[in-house]
Amino acid sequence: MRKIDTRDFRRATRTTSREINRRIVLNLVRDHQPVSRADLARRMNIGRGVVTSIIQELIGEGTIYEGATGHAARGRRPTMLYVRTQDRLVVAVDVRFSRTFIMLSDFAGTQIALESFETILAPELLVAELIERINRILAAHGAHGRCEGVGIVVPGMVERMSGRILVAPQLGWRDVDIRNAIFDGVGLPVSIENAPMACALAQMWLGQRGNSSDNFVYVTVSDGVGAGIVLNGQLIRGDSNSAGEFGHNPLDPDGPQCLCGAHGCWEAYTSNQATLSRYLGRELSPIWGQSTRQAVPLTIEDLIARARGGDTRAANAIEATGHYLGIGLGSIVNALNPSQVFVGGEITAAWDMIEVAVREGILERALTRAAGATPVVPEQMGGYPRLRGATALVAAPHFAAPRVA
Amino acid sequence: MRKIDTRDFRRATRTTSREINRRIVLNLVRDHQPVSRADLARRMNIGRGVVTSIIQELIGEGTIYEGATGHAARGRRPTMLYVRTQDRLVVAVDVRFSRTFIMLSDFAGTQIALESFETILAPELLVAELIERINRILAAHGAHGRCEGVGIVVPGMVERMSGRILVAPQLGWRDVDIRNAIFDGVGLPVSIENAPMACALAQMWLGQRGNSSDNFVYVTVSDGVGAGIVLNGQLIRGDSNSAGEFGHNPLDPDGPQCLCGAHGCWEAYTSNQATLSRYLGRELSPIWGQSTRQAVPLTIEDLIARARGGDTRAANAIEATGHYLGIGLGSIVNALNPSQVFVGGEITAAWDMIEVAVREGILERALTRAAGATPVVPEQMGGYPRLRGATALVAAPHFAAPRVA
DNA sequence: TGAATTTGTTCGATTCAGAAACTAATCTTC
DNA sequence: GAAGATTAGTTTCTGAATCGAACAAATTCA
Repeated sequence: MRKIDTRDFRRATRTTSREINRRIVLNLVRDHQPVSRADLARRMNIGRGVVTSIIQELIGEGTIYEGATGHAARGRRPTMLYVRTQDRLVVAVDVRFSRTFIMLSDFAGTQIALESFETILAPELLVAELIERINRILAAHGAHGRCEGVGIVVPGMVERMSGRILVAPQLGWRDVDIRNAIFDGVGLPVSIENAPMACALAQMWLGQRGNSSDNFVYVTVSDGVGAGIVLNGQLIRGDSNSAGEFGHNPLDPDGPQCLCGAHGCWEAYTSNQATLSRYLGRELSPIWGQSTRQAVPLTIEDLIARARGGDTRAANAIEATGHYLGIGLGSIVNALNPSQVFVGGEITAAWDMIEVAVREGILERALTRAAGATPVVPEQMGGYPRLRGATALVAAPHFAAPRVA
Repeated sequence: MRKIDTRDFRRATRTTSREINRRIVLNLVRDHQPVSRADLARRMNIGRGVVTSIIQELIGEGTIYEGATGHAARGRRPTMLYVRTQDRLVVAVDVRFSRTFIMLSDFAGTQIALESFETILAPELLVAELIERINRILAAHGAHGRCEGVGIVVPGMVERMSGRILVAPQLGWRDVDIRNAIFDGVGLPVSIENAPMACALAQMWLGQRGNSSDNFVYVTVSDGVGAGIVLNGQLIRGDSNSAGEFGHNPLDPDGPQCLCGAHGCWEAYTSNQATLSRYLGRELSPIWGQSTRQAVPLTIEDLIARARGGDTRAANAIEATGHYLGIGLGSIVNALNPSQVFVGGEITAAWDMIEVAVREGILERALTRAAGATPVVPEQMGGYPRLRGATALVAAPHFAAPRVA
């Protein structure tokens, strides 16, 4: 039940019904392919005639295609329909503090090419490098006519409408506009998004099918700890694009000092740096504040390897992170009561070592039994969630419900 | 941008466009009354002919009516339109631990009658009492044909679909169905809702007009501390109806013990009992666990009165509550980045005494400048937010956007 | 070979938005 | 006070979409 915003609404025109039904058909094909027209008519409780004309339009605009005929026990055999994803391409870009990744993928998120380079922190130089590399990749794969857009994920706050990066502390950026420059250089639409939010988008649009209604939180544990919130199938962006900043909510005011200045933030207990600092027995210090990147003595991957090699102090540091992670998740679960929580980040490589501790942490804080039982799902390794998020950024608008009322 | 749930969608029929536009017209009249047909046509960027036929339907179903003709500098004078609220009535019920309130009001939330009685904790007896009183009120005001429903607000978790009260600790209820019994006894549709969520609904539907897009959190500070979350004009209910439970998120694990068993919950710092306990220098104890209600020695109203009378210890206890309230609000503001936060509860009577402390608390935790500047609006006194919420429960569905796609 | 069954298309009826013409009511101007 | 201008509201026709039924196509089974 939504209230209509009388200062910002979209009235129905005479094509609105068709737009709605076309999107529903497209999504049904997406979820149930291969599927026939008659099947769609049954699922939508609609006449087959309407399906015929909608399918004609969808084939015309190139979003779906007819495949081989299927099999039927009796009667005429159905022609099966598929969503066209293989030759609709996206350039996904993930800008991180240390490295920048560029992936060419199709609408289903399937990787076609992947490369990376050391991030250039000066925005203008990074933009130039990106334009050159993107054009080279597109040319190398003959993808210029088939690419529908560029999706860029950055570790910072993004104003979606203007595409401006308001602030990205790790990159040292403030109010930077890279979208227009890249659009000019590549000639494709460009979307930019904050990393945790993009991960949540990826989970919603490119994750496993058949999950219950999209109502979840995607928590990324990396240099920082942030979250993307999806409620009722919608990404929650917030009034000033900063929703999901759970990382600096306090667990304990007497806890370790966080990079934000406060004490005992969730992030100060659970970020990769926090886990390493716990192991090394020293204070938290910013990875991106250091003059040389090589100065980082130990990575979280190293730590996990040591733990697996029998280093109990490493294992304890990691398990403690799991416990604190769970406590924070307990708060989130109380606050939003999502149907699932996803966790991404390097720490998921050690999920078997922390799962129990995470669960205990949640139960320690969860108020209701249902909330305490909220499934926590680690991102599978090697999935490139941020790059998939960048892909979803471009692909999702083609499948989303039309805005109405 | 919403994802379509392929297991639960609503396709467009040939009347869908009209439904959408009818609701938009209704809401425009609601927000801008008195307003003419020509005005609506201009606001919707639509032909006057369409407006004529939509208005005809709305008048026919009795949701709006024609008033006197307005004035125009030149040309024919417009006939002004109004939403019919005065003779569409609602019975609003607020069940609290100590007393139960019944209000007869119209669709605009205007109070017509109000009575209260000591809450009977046995569900069957309470239901019988409610039925008798509701019928008596309806008869006394000749309201039987004009009343559109009963809205009930309870301090507990409610499953909206079945109308069952899953758990209400203050009342000692667990999995109680009072809706069907009241429906049978009164013969009107009955809606039940959790108190903070209902308050949020009241704020959205019966609050001040002209606010920015509905994206806020309504925090109730009372015996417990809970919140109703509204994002993009939609009440967030959660996967198992428990969204908004910020009250037991921790501020400090070494803090005072909360009634939930944990230490340092937000509620343990900010509930009325917490404030009183701070003043009295004793442990928190549950108001509803006490054998006799008269055992409560001091109310929060008394405390505020003492503070106003010059009792600095009372003033300090209240101001401390304001500070902790602000800290918790800081976390909420980080997490959801709402455009506003509303605060309800007895403590708002002392808002002038705590406003600065609340603000400081928020700034202490807010991550971005925009989040730190989120307006915090206290509920005005004597507004009966829960009863207004019960009214909104019945009235809002008549004005909400039609569900589509 | 023909009946039954299922898929997909076509076509008229109905319901809407959209556009324009039309009527009604009022003010201004000559 | 009549003519013209202006605005409000209604009517009417057109085109787009659903809805339902009839129809053609393709396949299995008796």
